[in-house]
Order: sequence, then C-alpha cells, then structure tokens
Amino acid sequence: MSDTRFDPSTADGRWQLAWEQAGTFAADSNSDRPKSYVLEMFPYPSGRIHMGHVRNYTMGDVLARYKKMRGFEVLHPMGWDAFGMPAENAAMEKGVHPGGWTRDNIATMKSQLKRIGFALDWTREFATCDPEYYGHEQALFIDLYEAGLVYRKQAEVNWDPVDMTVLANEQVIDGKGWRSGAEVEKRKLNQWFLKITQFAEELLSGLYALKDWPEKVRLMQENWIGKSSGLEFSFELTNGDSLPVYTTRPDTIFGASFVAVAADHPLAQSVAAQNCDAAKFIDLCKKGGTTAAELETAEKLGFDTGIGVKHPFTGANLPVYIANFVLMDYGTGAIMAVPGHDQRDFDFATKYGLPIPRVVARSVEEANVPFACEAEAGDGVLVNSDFLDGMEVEDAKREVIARAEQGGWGQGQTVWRLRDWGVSRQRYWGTPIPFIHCDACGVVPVPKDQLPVTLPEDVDFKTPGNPLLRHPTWKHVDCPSCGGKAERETDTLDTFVDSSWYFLRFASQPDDQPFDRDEVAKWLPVEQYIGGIEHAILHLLYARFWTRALCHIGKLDFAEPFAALFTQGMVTHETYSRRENGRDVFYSPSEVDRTSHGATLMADGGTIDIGRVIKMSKSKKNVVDPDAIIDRFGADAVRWFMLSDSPPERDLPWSEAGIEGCGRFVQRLWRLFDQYDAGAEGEDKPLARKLHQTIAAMAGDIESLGFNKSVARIYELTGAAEKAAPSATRSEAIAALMRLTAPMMPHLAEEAWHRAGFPGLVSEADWPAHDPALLVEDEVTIAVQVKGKLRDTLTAPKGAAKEMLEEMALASAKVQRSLDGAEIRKVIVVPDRLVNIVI
RNA sequence: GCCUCUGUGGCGGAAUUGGUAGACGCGCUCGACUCAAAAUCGAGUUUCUUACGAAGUGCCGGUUCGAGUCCGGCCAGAGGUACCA
Repeated sequence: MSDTRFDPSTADGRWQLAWEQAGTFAADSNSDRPKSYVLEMFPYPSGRIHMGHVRNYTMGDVLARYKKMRGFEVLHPMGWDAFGMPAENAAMEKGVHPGGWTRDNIATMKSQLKRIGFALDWTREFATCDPEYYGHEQALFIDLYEAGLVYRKQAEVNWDPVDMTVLANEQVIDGKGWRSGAEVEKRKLNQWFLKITQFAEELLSGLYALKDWPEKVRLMQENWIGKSSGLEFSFELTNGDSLPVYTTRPDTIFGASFVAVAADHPLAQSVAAQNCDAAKFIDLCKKGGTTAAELETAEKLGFDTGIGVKHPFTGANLPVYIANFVLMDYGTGAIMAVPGHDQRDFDFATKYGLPIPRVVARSVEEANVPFACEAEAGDGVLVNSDFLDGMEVEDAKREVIARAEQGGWGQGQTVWRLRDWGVSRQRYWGTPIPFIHCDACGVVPVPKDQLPVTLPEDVDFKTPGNPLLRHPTWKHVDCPSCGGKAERETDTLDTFVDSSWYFLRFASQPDDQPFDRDEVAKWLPVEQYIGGIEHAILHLLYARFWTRALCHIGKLDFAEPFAALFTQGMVTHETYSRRENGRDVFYSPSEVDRTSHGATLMADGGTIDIGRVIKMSKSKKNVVDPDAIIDRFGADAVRWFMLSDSPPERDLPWSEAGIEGCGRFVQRLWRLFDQYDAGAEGEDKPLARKLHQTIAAMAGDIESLGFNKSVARIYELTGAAEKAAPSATRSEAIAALMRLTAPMMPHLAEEAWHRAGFPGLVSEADWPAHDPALLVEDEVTIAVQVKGKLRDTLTAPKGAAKEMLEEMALASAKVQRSLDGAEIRKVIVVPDRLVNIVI
C-alpha cells in the first residue's frame, strides 16, 4: 500500500527491458507447443509511426500475447516494406539519398514501436530494401520466368511530356502532372507482366475456402476477378474483313445500334492511317490519365469511321465508331453497343443521335414503353427481338449463343475482368528486374550465382526520370549467354511484389535460398493476418497469387497464405482550420485549444472552425503523434484507447477526452491491483459469478478480435471488484484481472503482478480458467409485451415453464390495464426471455 | 462511373443474431471530500410530456405477434478502382 500512482515513465521501460532480456517473445521453432502465427501488415517507413499503425499493431499484439498465455508458441514478427515512391520524392525534395532516408525512418519508427511495448520477435526483422531480401526475390522472379509465368508486352503509362518521366496515378491530378502541370499523355512502353490470369479460376474458387476472411473482402475480390460468360462473335465489315466483339449480353443483340472499338484497336489504327481526322481523335483519346475511374467518368466521345458492319440476324448496317470508353484490355477491344440496356452506350447514343431500341421490358405489353433518361440494365423479358420475344434474359442469352455456335459465326466464351499484373516501374528505389537485354540473345536472366543485382549507390535525383537509365555504367554488362555487349533491364519491380512473400521470409531466413521449406511448413499459413481494408484487393490478391505460383512451381506445399484475415478501420480526428488570405489553413490539434464549446488557436486566441472527423493525414494536419501521447500517459493508456469503444473493423475517432479517460482508468486499475490481499478470506458469490462470466466471455471476444467488447467487460468486472468487500473471491478477481488485462496493458499488469508477489512474468503466465458451474444465473428478467409493446417486466426462476410465465404475465396489474378487457387471441412465450400477449 | 462497406442519445458504441433499444466508456449536471482546485467517490443523463403516456436505431415502404436486426427502393459518408502503400 505505498505508491498510489502507476508511473509509466519508469515502469514501461523496465518491463520492456525485462521481456527483451528474457527473450520472452522470440519464437522458438523447436518448441513442442502448438504454433500460432500472428501477423500485421508491415509498415512502409514513411517517417514516423502514426496512430493507424499503433491501432493495427495493438490488435495483433493483444492476440499474440493472449495466444501465448493460452499455451501457443507464437510467431509475431515485424519488418519494413521499404521500397517505394515516397523515398524518391524525398530525394528530389530534400536532396537526400532514398536509402539513407529510408534507413533513418526505420530507426526512428523501430524505437517508436519499442516504446509501445509490442510483443514482437525482433530477431526476425528485415527490410525489403536489404539486398539479402530482394536478391532472393530476384531469384524467385527468374523461377517464375522459367515456369512461363513472366512475359513482356506493350502497356500504357502516364507520360509527363515536360518532365520526360512516367507518373504514378496519384501523381496525375485532373489529367496534369503534379510537378510540371503539363497535360499527361498515355504512352506505350514494353513492360514486364506476371500471368496472374492463368490462376483466375483458382483464385476465385479458393475464396470459398477462406471461411475466416471477411465476406466483404471475398466479394470484392470475386468482383475484381470478374468471371463472366458471354458471346464472342465477328461482325462482317462492309469491306469484307471481320471484326470480333465480345458481349456479356448476347440476349440484347437485336438492340445493337452501333459498334465501337478502342482507340488503340487495330481497326482504329488502320482508319487513322488514311484519315487525319481519325488520327486527331485517337490523339485526343491519349490525353488524360489511365485510371478506370477517369476513363469511366470522362465524357463519352466517339469518331464515326464511316465503316459499317452487318448485323448477324437482321442484316442491318450498323456504324462503327472509335470510342474513348472502350477498353482494349477487356474482351476483344470492340463491342456491340446496346444503348437501351447499357448506361455507357446510352450516354454515347444520346450524344451522337443514334437509335435507342428497347429489347428488354418488364412484360411483353411494355414492348414500346419509352426509356426514361437512363438505360435499363436489369432483368425482364425480351421484346422486339424476333425469335427471342417473350423469353427471360438468361434463356435468351443461351439461345443466342446456341444459334451463333450452330451457325458457326460465334461461340460462348468465359471472359475475366482480371488483367495480368504489370510489375515494371521506371524508378530507382525498387528491386532491379534481374534480366539482361542482348542484341544477339534477346532477353536473358541474370545467372543466379550473380544475384543479387544490387542498386548503384551513386545516383542523383536532380533531374526527373529513372536514375538507373541514365547511370553512366550500371546498365552496361556483358551478356551472360554470348559474352557480347549487353544492357541491364532498368525497370524495377512493383513494391507489391516485395509484400507478396515477406510473410514466408519471417518464418526462416537462410542465406542461400528465399526460405527454408520445412520452417515455412511449420509456421505457415498465417493464423491471423491483420491490416487495413484498403488492401482488400491488390495486396491480398497479389500475395494469394504469388503463393499459388510458388506452389505451382513446387516451392511451397500450400496455396493460401492467410488462414484468417481481419481488416481494421482507420484512426480519425476532427480537423481544425480557418480562412486566411482567402484559403483554408489547417492547424494541428497540438496548436489548438479545444473545449466542449469550440476551439481557438493557442498562438493568437483566434476562433478556429471545427471540421468533419476524417482519417488522420498530414495534409489536413489532424494527426496526433504517438510519442507525445506516450510521454503524457504511458504506453498502456494509448493501447487501451486503441482497443476501447469502437469496434475494431470500424473507424476510431481520436479524442483528447478519450485518452484522458484511458489514462485515468490505468490509475483506477492500479489502485484496485494495489488492494490485492493474498490472505483475505470469505466467499462472494455474485462477484465470483461476474468473474467467471467475464473470463468465459473474454476468450471469445479476443479470439474474434472483438476488443471493444472485452474492454467493456473489464470495466464491468473492475467496477464490481471495487464495490465488493474484501474476500478471497475479491483477491481471486483482482489477480485474474491482472492476467486478463496483461495482453492489453502489459506494463501495468507486469508491475502489479510483480508487486503482488507472483513469480515470473505475467506475460508468461497462464490465462485464467473459468468454472462453468459458476456461470449460471438462477433468476432471469422476463419482458411482458401486449401486442409487441413492452408493458412490464417480471423476475422468474431460470427455466420456468411457459404456463407459469403466462400466468405471471396475466397477473400483472400493468398488463391488465393495457388489456383493458380485450379478448386475448394468442400468447407467445419465449422461455427465459419474454411473454407477448396478442389481442 | 463501377465494386464493397457504414449509418443507433451531446459523442464512441452495446443489443445473446428476429425477442426489454441505449450495456460499457467519454462528456455534461448535481452532490460528497477540500480553505480552494486537481484527483477520487456517489447520484443522474434518448427525445417530447407537469403527469398518465407517446415517439424513437439515415429516409420511404414491406414481411412478422414482435424489426436496430429480414426484404424492396432511396439518401449520405467511407474504402478500392490495377503505377500511393
């Protein structure tokens, strides 16, 4: 009974050191305990840890610590997704080397993570920019090349004609380069691709086995892969050539009123060769960015080629347009346009005055109902369609495909929305693609004994463009095949490749190969993967593909890397701004004095506008630095805040009041822990029931990552223990609370455990067991409704018979008043829950 | 544009998955302690109504004895949209 305050400034570091010295969280692959691999998405070392990281890693940490207390050998590693564009941007803006900048950031962020007390196995740490990592990645890439899963083809990039450089999509703002302001052009380059489409069917069907993934992520991936069946057929051009098109709506074939091809379709190209207006139009289509969102929302534009095609059934002549909304990458790059039943075609037809026939209606009687101002893409029956009239959409699809196949002019086709994965980046700070271009031998992989192909250190970022391309010596090498003069590939790999196998490298890190197969078999798949929902499609699909590809070439024995996935929400904060000289200037929470009435700027006392609660971001300055919060409240209060209130899959609004409340709760628990008395005697039945109910419920809460629920239970048990008189039960509850809170507030729990005189570390203690016999309540509250409205409640013994409950309900004065003598038609009794009297 | 998700008091949210809406926390109000403040402890806190009571889970409609939960249609916000990670 000495210290009345818990002092995190001394305790946090003391226990962090104790865990490190004891090697508490180093995973032992020779252990005979059951294994558990808990993994959070590793961070990009952008500078400092932000609250989003803290939230993500706290969740994983609670699970990892809990699993350890439940007797598992836990692998909980950490590393760095260290290649990427921000390092090059920093190099350009600040004149630093991307490598140095990245290493500095890693050092800072690692020390920040250590201050939070995460139960991480730091012995397995690595960064993807380590040549020891990316060299193995190069070897795997060559393996995939040799297995026929890598190829090169022409693909479009965003080209900044002023900076003479390739831009990322996020660097294109309103169709203009973010630095130069120049209008961006689409330009074709020869690039490297991975054949993810070869696995489309597997990646799709594999989703159904991922029972512990969020339904929404599986749905998003399913839609992204986009399996569709339709009809591929060829139109006969008026000049005798044929034009293959693909449609997912063959049923609407009688509604086709024109045909459209992509700007880079061979037909468009050949028209442009003879018609400079067409060529101008194609140039126009090259303006602007390459993203789907831009292409889809851009105004629909077309050019009438003057060529016609013959409709396969009606023989009618349909005009052929070059259109900016047709994608060369999907289907055949040419479509039959059915304006009545596709919104894009509708917009286009409206603009160019083309007919919009109706071929699907709600009923045959509505065959000639005009369209409102939009297309009708839904179900219905076919109309104005000759032999299809009266058929349902699905039957009509089958009928048209059958007739096309019979007639030999088309066939049913499965088409995927998924495209092959373009991995070429015309940038420095990434994994060099390990190939050599030789005039005599073509593309030759770098021999594996010459890996890694390392990045040259002496590069400059004073001019835009790829430093590898303009480096004086780096790319000049002899051909490994013929020995003649040759050049290295200067593209580097997409950083999503780096993050597609890092979880294998955490399991083992041999020098001579990417991973040790036995070690990987021991630890993988990851039991629980945790990260942001923003990675639902790309990262997670690429990692699934890469794992399957390695399985396919015999390097792995499993196809799915992540058995369970959890996607957590963002940390948000309100924004503070005011108009200054005609524009909004944002201020950080640390510069603002916020009361319950409003906010003022500390510097000059001026009024500040409180904006919406949005994701913490540097540009809006609504960020809170974890270090500053730890300085004030200690690591445990921050961890507790991250777990409190908001369900983990939802956004968490940061608030000053909230963290202060967490700081107070740490002290409140400390005071309770301080009252632990090993010698107390006597039994406290209600408290025992509460304790065992809490223990039983918390296991389920933590295993389903419902941390906010376990936090609420801790509050309830704490409240009950505080109010209870000293007893053996109360001491049991306090000791149990130390263990129940250990995964969440480990520093506080260790300190209390130690002071109470328990041996060893609470981090290595067993999770408390619950006694099922103590869970059962003997009385329940029954709701009594009249016609579904609550009129009274009554207390009944648990398991009371239906007849007894009905009798008790009818005896209630309040119920009788509501009934007011009305005739009772029915009485519904749900045992232990409610009685509903229907009149 | 398209795909996916979310919407409950002043705020974050809970609700045994169709059965007492608002657990728990924050904030606020009142009280105790204190010379005073902080800390701590206790009581109260969906809205309307003096009360009886009524309304209420983004909006409109439906199914049901009973809907926050299921169905249909909207609205708003968020994430993704293939070179941000």
